[in-house]
Amino acid sequence: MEEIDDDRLDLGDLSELLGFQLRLAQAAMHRDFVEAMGDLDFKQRPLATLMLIGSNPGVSQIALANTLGTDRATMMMMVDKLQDRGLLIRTRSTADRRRQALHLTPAGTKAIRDARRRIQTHEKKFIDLFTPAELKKLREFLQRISA
Amino acid sequence: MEEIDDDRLDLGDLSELLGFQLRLAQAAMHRDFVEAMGDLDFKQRPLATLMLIGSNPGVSQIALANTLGTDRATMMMMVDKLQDRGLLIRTRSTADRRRQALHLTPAGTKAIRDARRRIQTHEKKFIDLFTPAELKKLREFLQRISA
DNA sequence: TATTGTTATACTCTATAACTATA
DNA sequence: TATAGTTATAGAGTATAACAATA
Repeated sequence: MEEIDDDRLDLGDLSELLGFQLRLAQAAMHRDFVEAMGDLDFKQRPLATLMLIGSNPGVSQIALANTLGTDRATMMMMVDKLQDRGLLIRTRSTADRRRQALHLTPAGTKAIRDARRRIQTHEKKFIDLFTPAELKKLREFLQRISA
Repeated sequence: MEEIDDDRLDLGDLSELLGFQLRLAQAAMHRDFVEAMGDLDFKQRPLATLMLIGSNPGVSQIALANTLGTDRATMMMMVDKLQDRGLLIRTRSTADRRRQALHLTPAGTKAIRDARRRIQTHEKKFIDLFTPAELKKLREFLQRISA
């Protein structure tokens, strides 16, 4: 029986692409994020949505969609699910009655607090890979790519 | 009529999370990747699959799945589509007759060549944001996160 | 006329489970 | 027994189009 080593594929020029390296790093952090969340049923986007409502009380669905780079209908479903879980409430905006003003419920606030605790442990795992000076540089580099 | 500025949401603690910063950077490069590909119908994963076959002729589907962090069934469908487009061929491995040995067709080789040209322009856009020393550091930092 | 929310629908991606052939 | 491939199926996430209410 001939041995075939699956884990030693030659990545070729793929390994030198910045986009691919970035994707690998993001995948690694995402895997650990999922593991850190464990029983807490939160994916990155819905949690980010909830946190944005926390720091922007009364925010509209369209504003969330624009900030997170998705569309109205997609955000609609995400907000639906979070509402079904009792984590937020919709009220009509008084300033613009087309808009929903989103607010966290106490359960929503608690959910964020719980999630944040796990995220801190998760983040620390990666932050500890760098010196403070390196970390500052890394954040600045990533910001440069995003801008 | 009251003005509400959608693009000025307070990101709160979200903005300080390394995972979020990484995600934003990845999203930015992904958006530009899609734009760079244009009419060439290639998403990141299928193209990576094709490139891996290019640098590992005769590779099996399971090896590709493991390397790209997915499962057999998902890789199966991806390979199916690439085969339907005439970009690769399956032949049974002689060493282990359970395995498919995947090879690029001439069309597949050409497709990679075309895609690579576009990727170079796309990559340059981001690489040019950094000095050579910075870029070296960035790659090393990302590698540290992936490992 | 344009925008926000809403609904219905469809499409893609991915995963799960069960089967087959080979080892 | 375990592994590679295959198939069918289901679920999640996302996007498109159309409509109602409001601006």
